[in-house]
Amino acid sequence: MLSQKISDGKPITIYDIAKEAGVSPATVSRVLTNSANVRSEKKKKIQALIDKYEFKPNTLARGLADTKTRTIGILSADIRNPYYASMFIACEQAARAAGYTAVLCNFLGEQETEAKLLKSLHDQKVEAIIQFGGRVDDLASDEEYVELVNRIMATTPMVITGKLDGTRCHVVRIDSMQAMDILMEHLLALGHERIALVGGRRDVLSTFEKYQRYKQILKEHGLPFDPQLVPDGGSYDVDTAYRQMSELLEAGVRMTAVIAINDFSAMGIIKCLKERGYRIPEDISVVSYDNTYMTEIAIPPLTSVDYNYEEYGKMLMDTAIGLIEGRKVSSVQMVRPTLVERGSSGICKHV
Amino acid sequence: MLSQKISDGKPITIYDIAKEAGVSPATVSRVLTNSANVRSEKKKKIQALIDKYEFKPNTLARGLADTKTRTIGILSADIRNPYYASMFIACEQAARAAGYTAVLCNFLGEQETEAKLLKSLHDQKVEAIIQFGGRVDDLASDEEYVELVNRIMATTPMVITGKLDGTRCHVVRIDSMQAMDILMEHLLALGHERIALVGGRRDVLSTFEKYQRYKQILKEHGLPFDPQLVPDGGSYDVDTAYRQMSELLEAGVRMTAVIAINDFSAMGIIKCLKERGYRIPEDISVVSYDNTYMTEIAIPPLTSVDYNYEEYGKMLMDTAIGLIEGRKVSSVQMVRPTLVERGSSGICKHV
DNA sequence: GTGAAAGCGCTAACAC
DNA sequence: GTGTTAGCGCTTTCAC
Repeated sequence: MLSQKISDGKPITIYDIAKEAGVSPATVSRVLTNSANVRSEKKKKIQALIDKYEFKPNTLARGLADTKTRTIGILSADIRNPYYASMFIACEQAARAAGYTAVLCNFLGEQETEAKLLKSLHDQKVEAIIQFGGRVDDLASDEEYVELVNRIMATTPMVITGKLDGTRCHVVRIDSMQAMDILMEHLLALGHERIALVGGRRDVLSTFEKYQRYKQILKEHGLPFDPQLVPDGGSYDVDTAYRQMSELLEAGVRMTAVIAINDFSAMGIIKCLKERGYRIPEDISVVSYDNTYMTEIAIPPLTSVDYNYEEYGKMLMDTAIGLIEGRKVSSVQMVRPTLVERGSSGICKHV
Repeated sequence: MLSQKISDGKPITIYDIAKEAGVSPATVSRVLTNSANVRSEKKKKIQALIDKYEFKPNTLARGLADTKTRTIGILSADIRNPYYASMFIACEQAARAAGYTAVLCNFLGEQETEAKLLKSLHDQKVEAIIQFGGRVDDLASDEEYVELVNRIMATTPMVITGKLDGTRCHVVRIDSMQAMDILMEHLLALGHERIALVGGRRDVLSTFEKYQRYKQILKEHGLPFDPQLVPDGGSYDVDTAYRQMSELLEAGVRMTAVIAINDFSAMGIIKCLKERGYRIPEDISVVSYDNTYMTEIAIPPLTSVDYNYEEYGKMLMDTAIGLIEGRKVSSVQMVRPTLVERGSSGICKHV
């Protein structure tokens, strides 16, 4: 059955329900919002009518009246990245389950658009904003953006995936250190000692942390750190990683394993290695982060660190909703990474 | 500078502007909506105030007053599919450019959710709805869904990517016949005659059309049609194609080229072929549809049919907006596919 | 516990 | 041209 709102010309309103139930609109509103006690007899009657007509209170009117839109804005760098797509889907599901609507905006890496959309989300009266990608993932927080966020946060809570110094944004983020631990432990256990770290830029928080941790782990194991193995200033796409890997190889840098900053990078690295006749993992092991579906497409399938997107998105959304509804929420939460071992990593055969 | 709405406690309204400009709220509204002539002197003054405060009229109030939300609903099967992600991004851009907001909902292949979200989009008073994936792509239209759509279309125009018999939905879709022509011409020119068609289900419109066209082209070229080469009842993912391809090979079916129903399928097929020692394209050529980024990841890079997502999404959105604004729009528009040749297809060497 | 009434911010007749 | 006045559909005091 379809709601009356659709089949009729005029959508049915709270007044129609009220009249038919013989009560005032206020009372109907009360049962709708569960905001006050209503004699259970009337309540039943009203509820019955609501069900009968599949009545849905007009969101717009509701928002106008109490400024509660039950809408949460999601500011994303680019949903075409499967990593963000998975997170968005998880957020959307969590929002729906809690009776909220998620509104997605992509700024496609343009800083101006990023700020513009953030403002526009605020203008739309979303009740909270979740951002992943862009300035909230940078190592050094952009001053102007911080200022903008602070003004917005005067009325609208924000939760982000990185950090934004000088703001009170809530943070739900991946434990990048641990993510590096996992991969290094895995590779060290397989006997690798010369391990390259390819892709990404170290002015991005998570990449920087991985890099730091990488060095630290080597030190803890008494292994030398070779700067040649860790090119910086790359990006997060296939081509850049392909190029960086080619350069390493051409420079004659020896290695038995490479850690890719994400699955895209890994694909570029694998391509480069194969073209030059290296076997994976016999000659060189390749591992990466994100565990997107590319890991299954790769030949051999890619060992990668998973973040459990479903849970990650849910944490993000639950935090946002918790903030809206005035619950106590810890200001920093960590997502635990886990290793998914596949065929691209193996025992080190070349010393 | 940030809008007054953010820095102050109380957001500024049309009344504030009116008072400061010494005019009535109606006049401010008129310049906001450009709905009537206002003496240019006043107009300038009002506009200056609007700019000064970066005043943005409250969307909710606007929607309530004239039922124009300037919002377009997008119902998508699953944005994690890069094909849909690209289309959504294009839609979002086109909407923004036209002053509309796109609201995305994913039903994740669940038919119940699909109908529920369609209704909820309508309840939210979106001014038009675009759907890609799901029931609008089926060969046989679901009666119940048709009924729902028809009721919704009494007030809200819909534009879809496939078809929905018994509705007046506007259609913007890919010319699947031509898409098959392109690939077949390409392969036939390379000398291939035994060509497999792997992946997908023929109860999906586009897949059915491709299948029909495939047979027709063979006939036109005086080539035999071998049912063994065209397994049905598959899906659109990597694993299914992998399995189907394995079955073909194990059954000893001879072929020199295979057309994958999409890039995911192609990846499964390539994987299967490589594992069994086939060289691509020397032993078997592989081509596919969609031209997502997977084509570049594949080794060798994949020859694929491109749909120009940017233009596709724009057509979808422009159609929706045209409908809203009462322009004449043709009810069926076709997207022209083009071939992107890469390394996975080559001259047929085995007769 | 319940109704009357004000008001959220805007647009759209309708007068002037 | 421009101001006045009703709503749009809901929530929420404030009385009772």
